Amino acid sequence: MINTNEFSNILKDMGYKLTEPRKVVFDVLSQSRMTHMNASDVLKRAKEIKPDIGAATVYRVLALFEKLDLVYSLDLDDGCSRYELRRSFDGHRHHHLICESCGKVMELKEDLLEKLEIEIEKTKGFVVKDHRVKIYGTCKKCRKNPGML
Amino acid sequence: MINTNEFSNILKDMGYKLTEPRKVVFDVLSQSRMTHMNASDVLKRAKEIKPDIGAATVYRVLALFEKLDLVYSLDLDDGCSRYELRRSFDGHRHHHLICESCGKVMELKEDLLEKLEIEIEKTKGFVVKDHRVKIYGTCKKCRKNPGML
DNA sequence: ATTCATGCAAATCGTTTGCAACCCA
DNA sequence: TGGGTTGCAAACGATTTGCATGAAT
Repeated sequence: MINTNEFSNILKDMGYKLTEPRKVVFDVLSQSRMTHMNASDVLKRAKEIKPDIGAATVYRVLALFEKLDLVYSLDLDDGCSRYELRRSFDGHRHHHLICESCGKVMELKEDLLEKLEIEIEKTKGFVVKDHRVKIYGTCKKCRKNPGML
Repeated sequence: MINTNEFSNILKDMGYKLTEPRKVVFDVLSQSRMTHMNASDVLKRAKEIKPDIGAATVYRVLALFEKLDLVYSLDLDDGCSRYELRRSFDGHRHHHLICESCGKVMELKEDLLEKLEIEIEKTKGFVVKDHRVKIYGTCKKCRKNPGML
């Protein structure tokens, strides 16, 4: 996982300033045990550290982090984007198992579609750069306690 | 592909009324050559047939169709939902190739993840009900004309 | 006749933008 | 110093909701 030093170097190298709000948002993302936070989750935590931080700033910082590949965004069909710090820069994205009963999101490490990508390039002339996979179903816990919801 | 008769039967069977706006939206979805229409595309076409139809109605009808599995929704990361009539009721969804250069969306028929689903159930106890795959890259045409955009 | 569905307008929600003040390099 | 950044508030666009009217069964 990326650390504070690497983070500030990346910002500087790309010509961006290392500002208070950027540091705070980075800390929130890297230190929070909550995963897949949305902008307002991040804002709430950020305000605990820097009470005068504005919502617009959080959106702008998250967009910048995404552009710099520090973060990537995730759509869980709940009307807002969610954000995740990238673990590494090897270009391999992980995917998500989403429980339709309790809403829990689990991560799936496998690199799923390599063979398929080659096939697509051959047959369709479409060069694959990235893929996102969401898998919906029922998690182990909800299978055992169907009455929970 | 589902036809008008089947459509009205499904509505009735589920206890919903066969209304003008529902017929119009169904016709728009099934007759338009535009695929992956968003709500305002649908509204525009629907108004050509029934000029007094309201936006809220279109949203309500699309949500109903989705609930009835007549339609499913698609997120192309452009800030609105897009809708597609289901081709069949076999539960198999198709997936999408999205060109990052020209925005074109192509469909991919393959049923991608069957083996993986079995693996997930075994190792994680997570019962898979559905999956959505989006593949990003560059289409054949844009590869040949890199200057287009 | 009764219930469900509609159209309209206002409300909401997430996100973006304009702009003057501010702060890092 | 000076331009990138910020905070605030207003603007925005997609979607939802309240409600009185209207239509399907």
